[in-house]
Amino acid sequence: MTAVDNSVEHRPTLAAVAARAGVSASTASLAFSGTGPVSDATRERVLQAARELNYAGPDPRARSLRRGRSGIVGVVLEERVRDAFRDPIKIATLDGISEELGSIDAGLLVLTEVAGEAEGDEKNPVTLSDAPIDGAVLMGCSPRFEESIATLRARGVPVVAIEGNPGDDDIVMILQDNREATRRGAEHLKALGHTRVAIVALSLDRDHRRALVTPERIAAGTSATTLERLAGARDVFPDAPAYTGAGSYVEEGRLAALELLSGEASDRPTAIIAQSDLLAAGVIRAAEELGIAVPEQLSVIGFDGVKVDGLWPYDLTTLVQPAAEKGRAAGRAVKAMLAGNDVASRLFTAEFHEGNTTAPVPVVE
Amino acid sequence: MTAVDNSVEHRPTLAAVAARAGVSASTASLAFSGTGPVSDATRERVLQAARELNYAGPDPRARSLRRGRSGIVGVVLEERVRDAFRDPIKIATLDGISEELGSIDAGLLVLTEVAGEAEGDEKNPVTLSDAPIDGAVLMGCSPRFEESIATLRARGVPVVAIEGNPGDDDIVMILQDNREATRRGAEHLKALGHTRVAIVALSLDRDHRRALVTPERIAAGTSATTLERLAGARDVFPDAPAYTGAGSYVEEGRLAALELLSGEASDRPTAIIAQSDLLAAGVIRAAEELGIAVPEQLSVIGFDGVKVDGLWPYDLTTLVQPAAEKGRAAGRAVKAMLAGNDVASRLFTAEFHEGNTTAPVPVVE
DNA sequence: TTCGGCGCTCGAATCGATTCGAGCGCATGG
DNA sequence: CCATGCGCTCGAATCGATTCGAGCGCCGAA
Repeated sequence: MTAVDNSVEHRPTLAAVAARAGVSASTASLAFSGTGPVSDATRERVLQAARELNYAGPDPRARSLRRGRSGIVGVVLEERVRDAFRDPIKIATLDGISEELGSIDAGLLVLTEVAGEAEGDEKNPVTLSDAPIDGAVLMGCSPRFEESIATLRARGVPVVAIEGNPGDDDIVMILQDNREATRRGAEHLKALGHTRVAIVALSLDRDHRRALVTPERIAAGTSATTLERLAGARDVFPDAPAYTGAGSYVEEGRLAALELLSGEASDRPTAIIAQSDLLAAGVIRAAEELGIAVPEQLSVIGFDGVKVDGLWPYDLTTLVQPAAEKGRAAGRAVKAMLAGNDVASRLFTAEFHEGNTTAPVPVVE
Repeated sequence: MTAVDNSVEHRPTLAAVAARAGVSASTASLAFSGTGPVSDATRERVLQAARELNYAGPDPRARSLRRGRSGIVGVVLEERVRDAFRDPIKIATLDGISEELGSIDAGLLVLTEVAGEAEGDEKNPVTLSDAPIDGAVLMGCSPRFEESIATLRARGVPVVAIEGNPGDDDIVMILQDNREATRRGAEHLKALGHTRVAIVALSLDRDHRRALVTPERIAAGTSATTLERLAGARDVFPDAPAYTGAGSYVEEGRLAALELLSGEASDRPTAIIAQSDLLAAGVIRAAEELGIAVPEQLSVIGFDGVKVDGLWPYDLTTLVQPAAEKGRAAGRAVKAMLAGNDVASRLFTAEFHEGNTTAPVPVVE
């Protein structure tokens, strides 16, 4: 029905409202924005006229052109929405961002990375280079972000990167002590007497392969987070075998653990370092399935400190990262940059939480 | 530091690029947009000039004013980000929307419901009335959306509501056969001989209370989804007691089930209808904990058809709703309305999936 | 009576790009 | 040699609101 379209075309403008109220457009504008001195009588007259014309307030497009601000901050994900939002850490971070940004006038625009994918001539979604954003937060930033960063910089859009490669550029970063924290967890295991330790790792790159980690794969790895946590574990257990899951999911942890625990009991690992709590939960499930008692026969340690829904009665030993706080920090950083202030990168520290999934190495043999 | 601000001010404009390339602004515009006839030589000259000036392309704000479109679609949540994104169904739906919208030039702006909260004079985030959106999708729409809908309508923004109250208005809706589907599940239980059935329900309103459902609470309930599913279950088991969880989480299901299963074995329910798969997973955990075998001593049925990560080895009997498809339908609806077409509401049907968590009523007694 | 000051309103410029019809130059056909 | 057509480029209007300095009317003080 084109009638709809027509009614759409004829939406009233501020000028029309002003005319009806018998004032100038400038005055009407002031009446709406609340800024500047307008007599109550006039304001009321304008609002009344607006009501009569069914005028819903100033057009945000025009407003943002004139003001030079759209009030929108982009959040750039490197995966499709579904994958990104299955990660509780990302969600917590996002929540932190939105919480902080809520205090100024800003909405959150979800963007996926500027896609160079072979999409043919299919236009791609609003891209970084095309979105009316005042600032941007890059989440889980990989080398492929380089281009995006260049674009944003050229546009003069303030950028904050969460978990990028430190020193990449002079970009403001929100970092996590992945290596040190993992090392601390590993040392906990070492103190408990463990020597045969295996690692269940996150993806090394965008391929999301389930496979043993080899030096070649490490060299080709692009995920800073995975690499750092891996390095941290191997700082303590240099020869620990590692197996990558195809994502941070319970099921992936289970599959990886089944692989790693398949050997003879005698040379089976006595502890597993998982790079996320979801993976750790999967490791525990696999152990249950194989009749291996946690923590008596197998210690498990995670990373993240999300409470995995349904893991009860286990209280996972893990490294708690302040995900929401990181999000808030990112939000604050964007805010500050928008206000024209200089902002420094920030390093966050994970806190070791000792639950009931780690125990001294079994004395058997 | 105002120096930053200054550099920001001096960003080049299309006009500057045009001047440098020795062409008019209109030509430069054409060169960028790719529309219209521009000689290759000219286009190259313009692009070259742009490169030299470090011009990153047309300002999206100005563009959207002129074009009358921002290329952004708002997704309106009624909760804070963290809560909404913990629900796998919402995420799947969101993914569907973004997938469909990706095919046109549209980004997703996450908005939380137009907050009338007592925030004092704190400005609130970009609101529905203030966001540069071309269309909007209301998710999990409650009566409080009325106001938002009115605002959007006044602005002439096409709106699609997912799971609203049918017939609310003449709004385009994406609906689910909640009542009928639940009834089908209940009938399955009835056919297996169950008569003592209990219900673990989602929240009835925004209070998110853990409590038994009473007629009064039903009368005051605002969540259409919860009410419909409840009605469907009681179509078959009119006297089934129901207990609400404080959200769709495994842990809430567990708590609710502990409550419902606390009685003597003799008058304990032999089946539980959970209003979501996460709740159902919690019910199963509670049963394990109480030493009640599923499905031998307790049948459990869910709703949603999300594969609950880590529920293995159970294969939940449930009603599979096409969440992603609903999202895609919403996306398509917005697209169509943007194109000026008429769009009809759509009702989706859940499919019954028989897993291994339901069985005939135990013959004991 | 006149002037300074105050409070409100108005004009006009501006934000940066898009769009469309007009115009111009060149080549080809009659 | 002139008319017609074609391909490209340009001007000017437009999108809708915001902003800021100027202006106007009125009141109290000198």
